Parts: sequence; structure tokens; C-alpha cells
Amino acid sequence: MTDAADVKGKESYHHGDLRAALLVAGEAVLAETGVEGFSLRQVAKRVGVSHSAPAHHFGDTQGLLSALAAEGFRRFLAAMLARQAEAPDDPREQMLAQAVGYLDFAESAPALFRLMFGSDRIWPSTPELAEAGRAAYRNLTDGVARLRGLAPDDPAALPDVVACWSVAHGFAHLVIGRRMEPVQGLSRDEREALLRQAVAKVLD
Amino acid sequence: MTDAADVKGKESYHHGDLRAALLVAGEAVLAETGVEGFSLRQVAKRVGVSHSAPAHHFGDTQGLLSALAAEGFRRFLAAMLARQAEAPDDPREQMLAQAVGYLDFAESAPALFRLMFGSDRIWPSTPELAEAGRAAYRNLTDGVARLRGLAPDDPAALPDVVACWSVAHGFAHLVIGRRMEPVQGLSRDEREALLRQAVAKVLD
DNA sequence: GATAAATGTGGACAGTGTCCAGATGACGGA
DNA sequence: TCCGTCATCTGGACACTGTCCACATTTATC
Repeated sequence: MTDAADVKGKESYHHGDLRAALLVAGEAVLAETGVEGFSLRQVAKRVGVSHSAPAHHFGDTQGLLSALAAEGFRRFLAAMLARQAEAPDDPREQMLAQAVGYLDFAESAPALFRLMFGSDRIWPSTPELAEAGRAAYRNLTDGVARLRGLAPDDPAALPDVVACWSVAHGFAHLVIGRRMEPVQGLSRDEREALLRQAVAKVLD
Repeated sequence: MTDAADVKGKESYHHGDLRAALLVAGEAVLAETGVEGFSLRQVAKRVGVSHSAPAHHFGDTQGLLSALAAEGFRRFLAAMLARQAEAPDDPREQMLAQAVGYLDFAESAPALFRLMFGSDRIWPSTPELAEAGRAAYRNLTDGVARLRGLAPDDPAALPDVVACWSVAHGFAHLVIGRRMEPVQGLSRDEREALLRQAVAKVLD
């Protein structure tokens, strides 16, 4: 139960699904140590495998972190869609729900969030990563376009897109960075209310 | 001219002002390698001093980085005040200028900005650092209070403070993280205009 | 069943942060 | 002027890191 290596029995030379196990362990290490303390050898040790085994699946540290970031973007989008699904089907409410989902994800996986948006230890142009990021972005632009009655790719939506994205991102980043003192002491509901207020200002 | 050690001649056992030299070199290393690539030994080498010399002045790596972050917050505030000084003395214009100064700083020292706001390699509660951060925050709350006609410490200003801070921070962070594709290709003036638009929405 | 490819091992190397004992020199009191 | 104290700085040590390499083992393919 401790290590993924135990699933197939400890004596098999080949792991079976090392790639997946490394991703699971990698995310755990990331959450425990943060981006800056992340160590590839620690991930290998946790899986019960040689320190250089990960190289065959991810190349180097950046490779594993990039794969984690790509997976993060997919869950990031899922978190927003989950909030949108339980919100009224109104353009404005959908945008507010999206912002709350943004905060959900950042608070549930702060280290991953920072890896995705503010780290030099990934390759943002990795196809898998770039595509996952674009999908999340598309959800935002679609929402704004719908709210403003524009075509999904109308560049006229850019100012609103940027404003929404900035306020949600800034709020989430400041909260998980513990750099917004007056908000630290608030309950989750109060933080959410503040975020909704801020986004609402942008949408009006 | 290359190293601060040369100022007093290379042969003196004691450096003279090693602390200041380490801060200068530290910021250079930070700018070149980013937070995650920062190395204390590299800073020592650049100054021309033993690898363990910095310990006597800053304790460990976090100590030096915390000192750099504190200095960063002071320059952060100065950047905002500089923009405010050349803007009309109108509450609204002052807030917009403050946001532009926010972006100025982030773009001029992205690695330092990320160290200050999103890193685990500093101690946010260091007195010097906490005080420098509070001073910058106070400038923001004062601006919002003035705009809304409130007393400087009226908690009723919180929603607006949070909204302004979030939008400026999110915009700056996304720009320097190169995670906002549609904005990457724009000129500095265009980015600034987008930021002012976004902040203006919040202020209305 | 033999051969090629994929997967995993363990040693090597350079680089890192931090601890430690000791060398050096600045500074104040006699 | 001399002497002792103390801050400063050196260099070695240790454990840890990422990455490279030769090699072992297993799987896949013909």
C-alpha cells in the first residue's frame, strides 16, 4: 500500500506501469516539498525504483514536471467545468462559477498551480502541455464571448478576457502564496464571496 | 569592474562590505538563473569569496533570498510611487498609475517579483521583509480609501482593495510567466493600456 | 527461438547547502 | 604599543541532487 511497486510484487525487474506510478508519486512529492524542493531521486525512491529509472520515461526532471503540469491543466479545466455544471445556465453566472473553479483548483493543489503558471522547471511549449493549457483558455474565451454576444474567436473580447483572467489568477495566486494578509483569516466562503465580487466588477 | 572583490584589492582577507556585495551579486544571479536555479555558491564565486562566507551575513540561502525580497518590496513601492508622482493628483488616476507601476516592477525584475510573491525560499515573516511588504500594501489601501472617501483603515474598503490588487497582480504575473499568449505579442504600450482598462473596470 | 528494442540498475561525476575547525585581521582596553 | 576578544573569512567534510554511462534484464518482433 505504501509504494506502487508493491502492486506487481517486489521481485519483478520491470515495474509494469512505471510511468503512471512516477506521475502519482511525483505529484505527491510536489505537494509535500513544493516546486523548489522537488527532487527526481525522491520520486524514484518513493516508487521503489532506481534513481535513474525515470529518465527512460520522462527524459529529465523538466520532462516529468511538464507531464505533471499538463495533467494539472486538464484537472484545472475540469475544476472549472464542475462549478459551471452546478451553476445556472446564465452567461454571467457561468463566468462567476468559472472563477470559483479557478480558486478551487489553486487551493486544492497550490504547488501544482505554481508549477503550471510560474515555474521555469517546465517546458511550456511541450505539445501535450500547450494543448492542455489552450483547452482551459478556450473555456474562458467562450464564456466571455457568450456573455458579450460575440463570436467565439472575436478579438474584441480580449480586454474582458484579460481582465477576468487577471483577477481570478491574481486572487488565487495571492491566496495560495499567503501574501494577502487580510484575506488569510477569512473562511473559504468569505474568500469565495470576495472573489465573486471582484469578478463581478470586471463583468459589468 | 567584474567583481565587487576587486574594489579593495584582491589580497585583503576581509572584504570590507561583503554583505552589500552579496546582495548585488545575489540579485544578478537571481535575474540570470531564476529562483529555482539560484545558488549560494555561485553568488560567493561571483564576489570572489569562499563558498561559506555568506553564512556569516545571512545564515543560509533563505536568509539571503529574504533580504533580497525585502529590498525588492522597497523598490516595488518606489516603482509605484514613481508612476503616481507623474500622474494627475486625482484618486482614480493615482490608482491607475499605481497599477502601471506594479507592472513596471514585475517586468523589470521578474525573478525577484516571483521570489517575493510566489516562492517558498524566503521567510515571509522576517521583520524586515514583513515591514517592507506592509508599506507597499498601505499605499494600496490608502489609494482605495481616498477614492472611496473612507478612512485609511476602514475595513469597508476591503473588497475594492482585494479586487485592485488581484487584477494588477494577476496581470503582472501572467505577463512575466509568459502564460497569457494573446498578450505576449503586444507592445509594452498595448499591455499597459489593457491593464489600465482592466483596473478601470474594477474601480467603477 | 534468435535478435532488436525497451526498460531498469548502479556507478560516476560535478554541483549544491550546510556544518565545522581553524586562520586572519579589526578593534578596544591596558 | 601591545594584547586579547570577536567578527569575519577559509577550506574541508558530508549528504544530497541531476545527469551521463555501461550494463543487466525483460519484452516484443520477425
